[in-house]
Amino acid sequence: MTQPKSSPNPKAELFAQFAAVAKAIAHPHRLALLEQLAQGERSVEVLADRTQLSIANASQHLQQMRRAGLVAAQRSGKFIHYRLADDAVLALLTQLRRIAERNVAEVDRVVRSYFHARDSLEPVSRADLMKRVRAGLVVVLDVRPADEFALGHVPGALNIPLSDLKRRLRELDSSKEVVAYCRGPYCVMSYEAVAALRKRGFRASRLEDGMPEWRAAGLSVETGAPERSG
Amino acid sequence: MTQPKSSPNPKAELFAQFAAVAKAIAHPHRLALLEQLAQGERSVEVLADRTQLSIANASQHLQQMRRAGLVAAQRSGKFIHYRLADDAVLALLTQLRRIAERNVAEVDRVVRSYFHARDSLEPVSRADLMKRVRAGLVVVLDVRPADEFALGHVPGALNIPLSDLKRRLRELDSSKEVVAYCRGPYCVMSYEAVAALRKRGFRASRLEDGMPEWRAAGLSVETGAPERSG
DNA sequence: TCAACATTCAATAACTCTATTGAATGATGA
DNA sequence: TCATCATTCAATAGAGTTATTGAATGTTGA
Repeated sequence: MTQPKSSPNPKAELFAQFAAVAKAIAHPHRLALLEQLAQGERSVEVLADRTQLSIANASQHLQQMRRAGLVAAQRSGKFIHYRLADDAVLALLTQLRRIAERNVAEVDRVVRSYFHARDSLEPVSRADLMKRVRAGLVVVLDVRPADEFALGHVPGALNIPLSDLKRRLRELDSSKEVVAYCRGPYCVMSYEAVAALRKRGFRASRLEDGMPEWRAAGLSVETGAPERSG
Repeated sequence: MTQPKSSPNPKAELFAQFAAVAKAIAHPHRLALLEQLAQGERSVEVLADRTQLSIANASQHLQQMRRAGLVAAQRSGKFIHYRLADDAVLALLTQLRRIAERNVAEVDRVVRSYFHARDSLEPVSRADLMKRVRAGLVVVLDVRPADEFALGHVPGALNIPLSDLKRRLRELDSSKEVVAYCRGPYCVMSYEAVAALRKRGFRASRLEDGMPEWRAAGLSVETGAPERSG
């Protein structure tokens, strides 16, 4: 990464710095890393594993984002844990998505054919979910892997990772509606969970967005490992 | 610019598209072009002139942003006018600035030494300005070039471009406070205008941000050339 | 002190982006 | 139809970015 060189013109200098921050999010792998980091802090190894990158490559991308102030790192024993620097980073990603959805035809095409095809119904809003939970009407289902669930989840949510869903259906109360969520707006897991559940006769729908947006909205978050109700 | 190649994995495909949008803002010249476009729509030639770029170079950067859906172009006679695609583009730039200000030490340094040094007082908020204007307490001064003023300005504002300020001081009512504004958060012109006015005994301060933010806040905007009260 | 391990660093080849040049396109008005 | 003008295109050299490799760093627990 190039350091924007200092210049006699303060505006040019600032634009160079802003461009450096923008460059730091301008790579598909770095966006994938940021999506993971939005779930909670993670070591390089775990991030590399989840994003299908080599460790050295993941490390380099992470350092690039650290230099740009998008993520922060902290050593803890042998591990170095990275995390998002700021809630503003999530807001930046949201803006980026919004523009791409509105103005890039290709994005609209993928979203329609891949996501809406799976769920023609409106997702449940966060406010709505809270109401229905209080009324005891729904089961909240977190379909992310157990370790992501442990880093923070919707209070009272049940954790059944998507890969386990078919063989753990009996854990769900079939008299209640199921509302599933996962990592965020473009995470397919909750779409697939809803499809699988409906096929098996459950009333199921998706929560809008995912955990990072829930957290960013200032709603309460519960941490800790799932209780396996064998 | 590379087209993100289509992929069997929809998430990878979307990340590639988002990265392409991010890349489109990730260059200092393109940020300068966007700042200009935030004032209103402009031909390639004018944009090239204002940003000190060659015409061909400006054209290429603009096309890159058009492909990413950040700007739109429209032919009008011999000229092609570019404009921001969306208010969301301004919001994206604002987020980018916010992160850079908070998390990049170098930005903080430049802002402090270059901008705050010129004006230790708080800027006037938009809401505040409206109140004071209604009470007849202030003169609103737009220090941008006349053509930018013509594309949209704060209703009732007087236009004296910074370069003309010293020789047109008599046009200002020295019994009132002057509130100056220009292109946006990192435009130095309003800072310099305030400094020049104070040196000459005026009570002067700056409006927070500039015209694009005023417009984005949904406040009313007046168009048309300035009346020269020679 | 040592081996084990997570992460980073350095070097490098393949690839991509930028600015510049001069030619091509397409609209205008004579 | 032609010359003029704004913009874009095509080619290209120079600069920057990425993934990969294998070595280096720094922490842990024996």
